[in-house]
Amino acid sequence: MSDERPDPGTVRPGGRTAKVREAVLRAAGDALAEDGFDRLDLAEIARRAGVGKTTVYRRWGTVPGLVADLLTEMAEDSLPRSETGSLLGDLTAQARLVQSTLSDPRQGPLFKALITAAACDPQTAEALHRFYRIRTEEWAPCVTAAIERGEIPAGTDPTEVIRAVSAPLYYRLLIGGDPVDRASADRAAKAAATAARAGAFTA
Amino acid sequence: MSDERPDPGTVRPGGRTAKVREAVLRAAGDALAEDGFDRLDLAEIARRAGVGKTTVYRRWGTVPGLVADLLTEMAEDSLPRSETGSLLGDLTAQARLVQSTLSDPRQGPLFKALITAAACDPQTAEALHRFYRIRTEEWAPCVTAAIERGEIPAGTDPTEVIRAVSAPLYYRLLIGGDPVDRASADRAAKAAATAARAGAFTA
DNA sequence: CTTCTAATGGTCCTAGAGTTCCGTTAAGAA
DNA sequence: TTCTTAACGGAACTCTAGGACCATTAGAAG
Repeated sequence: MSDERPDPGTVRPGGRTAKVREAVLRAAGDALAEDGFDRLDLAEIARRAGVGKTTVYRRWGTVPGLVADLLTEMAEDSLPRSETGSLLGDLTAQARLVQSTLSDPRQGPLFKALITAAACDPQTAEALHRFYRIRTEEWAPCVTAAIERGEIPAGTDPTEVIRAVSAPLYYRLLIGGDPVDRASADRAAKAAATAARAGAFTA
Repeated sequence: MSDERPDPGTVRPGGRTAKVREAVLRAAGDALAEDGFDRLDLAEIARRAGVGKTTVYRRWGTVPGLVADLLTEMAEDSLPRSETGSLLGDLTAQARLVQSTLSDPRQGPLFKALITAAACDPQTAEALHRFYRIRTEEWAPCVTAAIERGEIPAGTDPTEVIRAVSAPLYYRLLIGGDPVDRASADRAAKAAATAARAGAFTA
């Protein structure tokens, strides 16, 4: 009954297939950063990647499908986490990292486009949530450490603290339109650290 | 030289023209809430509104153009502001209002779509920024009042406090994927109030 | 009321995104 | 190495979003 048909690229993932995927995902990232989500054309992506457009349509099918795969790829490489010894120091480092990413001429538009794509497609949304869940978990230990140091109350939800740092910066990027500058990053970190110390993030 | 050509609908804004605009904007809102930004088809909007598609293309031209007009319309009607007598009370009321909007089956998807549209088009982005600037200014007085009561430090930036309340909720809606529930609203309000008291939002 | 024309709304047309077909290339197995 | 077939890529096709054209309707002014 069941017409077993594995997804293209899974049976022979070596050599050529891997090169194609890498080239297409790179081209997709470039196009997203430059033109945005809605102006994306899979044929244009194929041209940039030096790949037949049939291949792109066959393996990824739709724009959201391609973006979801890009997010899966991006979720794999993690970023360095700093340990300054104080919650405020750690959160400030985190906020500044987010700030520099979102204000980067390539990364800023790219993340904006990724979030846009996720808002339009459930599959992409799931990939985005996974991406940020991983990022959040990578940062969580600095909050746990603060709990162990007695700097903030036991029962504080680490992920809530981490998200509280990023949220104002993404709000500026997506909604307010204000520049995501160093001052706003430091303010976000300070507000989150202060609220955490006062026990605002306890379950 | 200059071929003066006023925008369609500005010379004879009475009767029919106004009815068409109303019907189209309503249909656009419905379609955005149901299908999302990327699946929007101006011909479909015209059909829903009981209007010729030529009219829609002539007056609004593109999907972002239509969304921008919808945002301009939405910016005009304001919402009631509560005065509870304490900063935490006021911010909690605000957070719960945002929460109920974002978790509403129609409003939630609609706002998601509006923000998505703004991320794709500068004109729409400008309209969105205006919309939220107005909303923020409507809420700002409760922070000013808290300053006058001596509840929070002078020099506190009211708009930053207001945005700090909303930001975590929008983060959940757009990025984290977690439900925008009552608990998260109360937590956002508490965190913002606490941080404000500690002077985290002073310029 | 009559006149003028802005604005509407059918109908037809065009460009390009997405699909299908089929021959070619190369990954993986023996 | 050879063999099998997964995966690629060019070319031709389809289908529809968006635009052009023009006849019709109805505000606004006198």
